[in-house]
Amino acid sequence: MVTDHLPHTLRSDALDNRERILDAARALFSADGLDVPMREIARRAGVGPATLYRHFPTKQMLVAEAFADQLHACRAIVDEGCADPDPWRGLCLVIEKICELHARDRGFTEAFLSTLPGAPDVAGREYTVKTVAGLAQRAKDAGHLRPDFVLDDLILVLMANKGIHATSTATQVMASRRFAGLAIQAFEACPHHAPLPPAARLASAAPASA
Amino acid sequence: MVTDHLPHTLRSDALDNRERILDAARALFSADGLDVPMREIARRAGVGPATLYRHFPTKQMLVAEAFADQLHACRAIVDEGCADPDPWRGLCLVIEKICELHARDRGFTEAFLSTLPGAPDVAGREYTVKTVAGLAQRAKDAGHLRPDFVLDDLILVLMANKGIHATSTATQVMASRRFAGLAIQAFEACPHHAPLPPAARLASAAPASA
DNA sequence: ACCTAAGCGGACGGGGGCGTCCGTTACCGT
DNA sequence: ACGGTAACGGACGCCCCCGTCCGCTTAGGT
Repeated sequence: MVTDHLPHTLRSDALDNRERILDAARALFSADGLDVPMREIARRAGVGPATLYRHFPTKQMLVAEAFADQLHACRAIVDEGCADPDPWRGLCLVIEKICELHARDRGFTEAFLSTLPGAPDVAGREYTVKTVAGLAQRAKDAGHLRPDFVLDDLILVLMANKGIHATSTATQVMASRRFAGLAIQAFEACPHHAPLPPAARLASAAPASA
Repeated sequence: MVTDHLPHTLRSDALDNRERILDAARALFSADGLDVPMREIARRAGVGPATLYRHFPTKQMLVAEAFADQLHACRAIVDEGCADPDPWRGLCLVIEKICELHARDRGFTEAFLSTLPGAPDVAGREYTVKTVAGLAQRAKDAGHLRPDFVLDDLILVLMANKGIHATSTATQVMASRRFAGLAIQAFEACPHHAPLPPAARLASAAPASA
């Protein structure tokens, strides 16, 4: 489901290992973030380090493949939000779902926010961002989203959501849900909203820190 | 200014080194977070590793000393907020200032949120938290803070603020400022606020993850 | 000026992650 | 069944960090 355009023919055991590696990677990335040692992924997958490196020469490639599904989910969520006749409701839905997605998967957030070294784009990230921008504009026009909302505010919320950690996944998701609720509250147009400090550019030109 | 109750007499050069180590630690912690290698702190301070370990046997001790000032600043901010006759304005002030403080100092956030291993309390953290709870209650009673606000929401905001990263300190502070603005917006009592998802317990019993 | 002990820092052994090489295994086409 | 080769994985050398030991330096009292 991930990528069918493999280098044509791959031996059956190799393909099996590949899948097992991806499974292991997904599990570990989700639970512990992206800094798990490659070795550990290999160990969990039941293969040697060499095999892992053969299939995925760099961690970024592994990450990209491992989170392909999540990224599709992300796109799906955005598309679903855009499909909603009420753009504000659609936007809220996007915020909630995306926050939950990120809460459930620690590594994905890092990958999505390009905390990765060079970050040669984690696939459809750009598309997703742009599409949601349209949704936001419509919500704004409809008068439900505050006029001074900026797309970077969404990035801000995403980054912020990333900062939320808890001991268990359940708690994490709960916290993220509440956070999303607060964010929505902050974004909703309100007759007497204070002018809000200026936004900072975070989105585009940021290859991230570490 | 940090601690004058040193083990009675300390040789002048030793005391000098101690200060230089603390300066280096502050600089590095602020810029890069708490995971900078001890070696690097020593290098920057111009001392050998042994000297550093002699003065601060464990990283936690170093962290505790290094951030003593920040913690005092934190308390000062909270006290200032409490002193404000308008509790809501006081609370807003606290949120804004604390966010900025944390934005300017990457390591402090980690230290404050007990991302530290065992976290034997980073000094007056408890006090600070409890004091601000009182302030929040008053703001709530005054009808300016939403009634379903919980103290954990503040922790949430702090953790979230920690997630915000930027390339430069200036951008970081700007982003944090806007975030604080949004948070305040979310906290403000509003006639038609949606019921908000339930809060998660984050504050007390969390010795943190890693 | 001298002597003593407080203080210093280079050097060490241990541990862990990294990415790669190469002898061995086992898939698959004939 | 068998050969060739794709694929495997243990083992290697590298680097960085950790915390400590011990011979040397130097402050500071007399």
